[in-house]
Amino acid sequence: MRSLGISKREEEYLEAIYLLQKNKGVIRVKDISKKLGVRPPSVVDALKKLSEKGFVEYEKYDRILLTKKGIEIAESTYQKHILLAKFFTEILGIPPDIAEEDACQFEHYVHEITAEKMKEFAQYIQDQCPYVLKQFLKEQKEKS
Amino acid sequence: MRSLGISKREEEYLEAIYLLQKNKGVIRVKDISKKLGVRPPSVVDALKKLSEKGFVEYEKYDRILLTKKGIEIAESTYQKHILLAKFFTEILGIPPDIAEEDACQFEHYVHEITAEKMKEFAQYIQDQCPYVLKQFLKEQKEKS
DNA sequence: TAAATTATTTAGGTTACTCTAACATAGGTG
DNA sequence: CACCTATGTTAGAGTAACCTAAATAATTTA
Repeated sequence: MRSLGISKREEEYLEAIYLLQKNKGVIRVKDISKKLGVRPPSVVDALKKLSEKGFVEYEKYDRILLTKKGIEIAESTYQKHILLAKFFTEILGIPPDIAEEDACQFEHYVHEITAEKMKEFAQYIQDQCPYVLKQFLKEQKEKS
Repeated sequence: MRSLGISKREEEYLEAIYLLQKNKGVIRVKDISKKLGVRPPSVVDALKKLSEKGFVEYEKYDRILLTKKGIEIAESTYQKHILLAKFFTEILGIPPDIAEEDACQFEHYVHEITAEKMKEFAQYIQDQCPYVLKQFLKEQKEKS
């Protein structure tokens, strides 16, 4: 993250833009503002910076687009998000809302290799001892 | 974290102070500065703020101590760190240096419940299918 | 199509964190 | 015990976030 000269917050903006576009097509400052829980002027500030850095195409009052670089970052972040959330819910049996919150933070820090190992581990356990996993998840559920 | 009115960075300062004291006894501004990779004036600023918030006992040129509240936070953070790092290395087979870095970040965000489930899951797997786990870790090692 | 509403942008300010340069203190040594 | 060096502190400034209030542009509607 730091190696790309992009902050956690900037990554969050890119991811938000990416997901909004995926669901709605054309998006507006207002949408990003709502999604991230900040006021419109903060969004405009962020768009200017992201545009200078080449992650977003943005002209005043014009439509908001991600550049190729911006899409790459957003997709990579979102992939990590999915993977983490899945691991937390399907392997550890964490409630979805909590899993989401944890994934939302960790996605910006987790090393590639850690994410990779989580995926491989999940696959391995699901293949090699599905019953044990099922039993663990069942016990977790019973506790709550 | 946010609920206690304490920032990620403040948590990092408390944890650093806690660990330095554990290893060296009396600590100095210089030690904290070195450990966190910031200049001494930044440490002094932080100490003032932490002192105002009641996490640190600090008077100019005097020794630096954690309050009860400060110790509680530092210990809780450090416990999460230990737990995460162990999970990453002993269950997922991630190299120790990477595991450390990931733990260092995630410790400030992870929900209590997620940490708890990681611990329980590790225990469960180690009890129920130790051989499968061993095999997984062996395969991971062979790849690198 | 002109007026009213909604959305966006600019201007200016706040907070948390960092830094460098300059100043102050404490402790060890001649 | 005075001086020198280490360490610590203050002052002042920069950056990345955020905000509110005011101004401008775009869109809807009467």
